[in-house]
Amino acid sequence: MATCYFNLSVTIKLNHCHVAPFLVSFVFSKLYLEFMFNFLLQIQFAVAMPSFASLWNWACLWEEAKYEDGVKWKFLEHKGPHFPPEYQPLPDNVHFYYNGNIVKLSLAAEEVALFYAQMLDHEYTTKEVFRNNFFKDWRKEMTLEERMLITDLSKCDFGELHAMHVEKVEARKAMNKEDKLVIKEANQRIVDEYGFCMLDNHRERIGNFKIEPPGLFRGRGEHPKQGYLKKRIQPEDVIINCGKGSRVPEPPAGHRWKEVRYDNTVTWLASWTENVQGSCKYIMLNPSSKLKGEKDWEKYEVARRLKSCVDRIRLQYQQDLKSKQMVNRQRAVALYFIDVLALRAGNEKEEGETADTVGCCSLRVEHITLYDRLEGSDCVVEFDFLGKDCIRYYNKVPVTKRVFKNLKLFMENKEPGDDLFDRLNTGLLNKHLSSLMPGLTAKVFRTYNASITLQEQLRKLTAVTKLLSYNRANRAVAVLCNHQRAPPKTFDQSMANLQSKIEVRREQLTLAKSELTLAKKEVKGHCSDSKLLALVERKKKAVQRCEEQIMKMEVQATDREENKQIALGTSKLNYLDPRISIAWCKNMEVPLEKIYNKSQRDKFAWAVDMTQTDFIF
DNA sequence: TACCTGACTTAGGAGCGGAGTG
DNA sequence: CACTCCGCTCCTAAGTCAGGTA
Repeated sequence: MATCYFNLSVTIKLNHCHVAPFLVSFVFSKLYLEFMFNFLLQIQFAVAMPSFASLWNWACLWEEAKYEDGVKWKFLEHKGPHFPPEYQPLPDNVHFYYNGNIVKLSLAAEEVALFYAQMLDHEYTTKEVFRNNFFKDWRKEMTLEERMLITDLSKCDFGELHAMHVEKVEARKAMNKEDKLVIKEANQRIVDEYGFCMLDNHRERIGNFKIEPPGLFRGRGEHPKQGYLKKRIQPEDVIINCGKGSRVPEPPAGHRWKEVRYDNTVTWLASWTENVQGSCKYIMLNPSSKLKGEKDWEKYEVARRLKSCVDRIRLQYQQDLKSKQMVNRQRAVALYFIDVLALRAGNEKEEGETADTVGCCSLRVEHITLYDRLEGSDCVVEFDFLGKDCIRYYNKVPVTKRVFKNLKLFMENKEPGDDLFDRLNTGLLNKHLSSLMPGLTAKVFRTYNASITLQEQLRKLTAVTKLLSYNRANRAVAVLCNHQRAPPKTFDQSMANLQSKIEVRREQLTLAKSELTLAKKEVKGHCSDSKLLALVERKKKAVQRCEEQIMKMEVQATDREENKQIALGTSKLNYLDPRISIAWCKNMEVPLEKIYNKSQRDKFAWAVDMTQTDFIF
């Protein structure tokens, strides 16, 4: 996808040190204008929520008996998953055409045709791979006669199906309030019935209680399987997991479950195997649940333990850069990247099954370029590869001489497509890490570096610009972790709108200024006329108002531009120990609602409960 | 040891609704 | 009142990692 290619050209200076925040200071010096603060104060954050009442007394829950090894719960009862509605056949006046002729499709073929028709506005349907995959799978759903007739996708006319879909979407948008309310209430009833479970005496929200509806597979990037049919899941495909002695959920009328099991060493309530990739899908609890909360807390505790031995580990891998064993040297360089650049581990992937993306251990020679000297720095490594979700990682990083020499060595006599770390894989790396500290894996470094960066930045930044400081720190972490987003579809348009608004205001300002000058002149003529004096005041105000509005809009434009391709949410939700933010809020007397929305507060309820102002990550 | 798979976390995008604005 | 914009929720793909198996 074209949208996957961004250029976040961040150059960082590493010198001889390891810590990621170098990146951060760069970002800070570059990104912001001081006056943005005023603006941010004005827009604030969304809605202030009513005072937060935690669902849990976490301090108390923490005292609840811990179960023996591997046991996740003692009691689990739920209603099973909610299934999507059955397919509704096309009305008689909507036709599919092949080669110009109306063809009445069988129900199965018609349903799949509609999946495609609904996506006609999407870029996917212009892609060769998508079209071919779709056509292949669609033909499998056809009857023999249909398959004999329909042999060429380009002769298919889905126009009427597409138009029907567009009409439906429009109609839904145009619905009146009452009808919308009816639908909303019906949805709420489904949530009430299926959206909760009982787990060890607590009523918990389920995260995804709905079975994924059928459709065409939408992989990310150049996915070789894009367009394949994602089949409708039947109760007969679903495994139910619940507690012995609980009420077993009823399958839909006329159906049975694939299996009912009672496994309390796992956290899922139901699972099925998805047909495109053959992987398992699960129904699990909401992040606000005790089970997930405890796990989250554990994750950050492991990262905090890393803090206490990270110096030792860094020393160790610096030593290993000189190792006689090639595998140890490769491990050391990989670890250096993971630590300093917050790269992901990079498991091997089956070729041809997924888009071609890499992480640290799976980097290939073609993904880095070495420069003895570049832009005033020695030993620069240029990274350019597609990471998770086909998000481009582009970075030019000065590294130590020793790392640089090793990289040269690793690249000797290799083709661009060869593995950079040919002796290394994530298993080996993680095995080594866990020997250095129990529970340590590659991804802990991301959590650790993200959280410590937030904490340091918050400490460094002045208290005067509270909220702005927080956002800056958050943004620094997002840059570190390479959390990007596609610029909103309407980005250029809305940017242009904003610019033209600014232009209009500028003209108004010019006008207002000249009117003011005129008014002032008149006053000079008849100095004591109170009406004229009032006019001058009015004109002054008008000028001032214009200037303020221009300033505000310019800040808005800058802010929007800076955030164009940076996503803050991912790090906030997954990498930043919430206790850092909560303690900061308390110390700075910033209401928590300014930082976390409702579901974030729910997710971090455990941290809200336990965090004192003196918390240090 | 390599390989496979299950379980769980991390990820960006779509779509919706409500607030702000003219 | 219509329209735009933006944050939130939902959705599900795509990672990580460990444990079992050949």
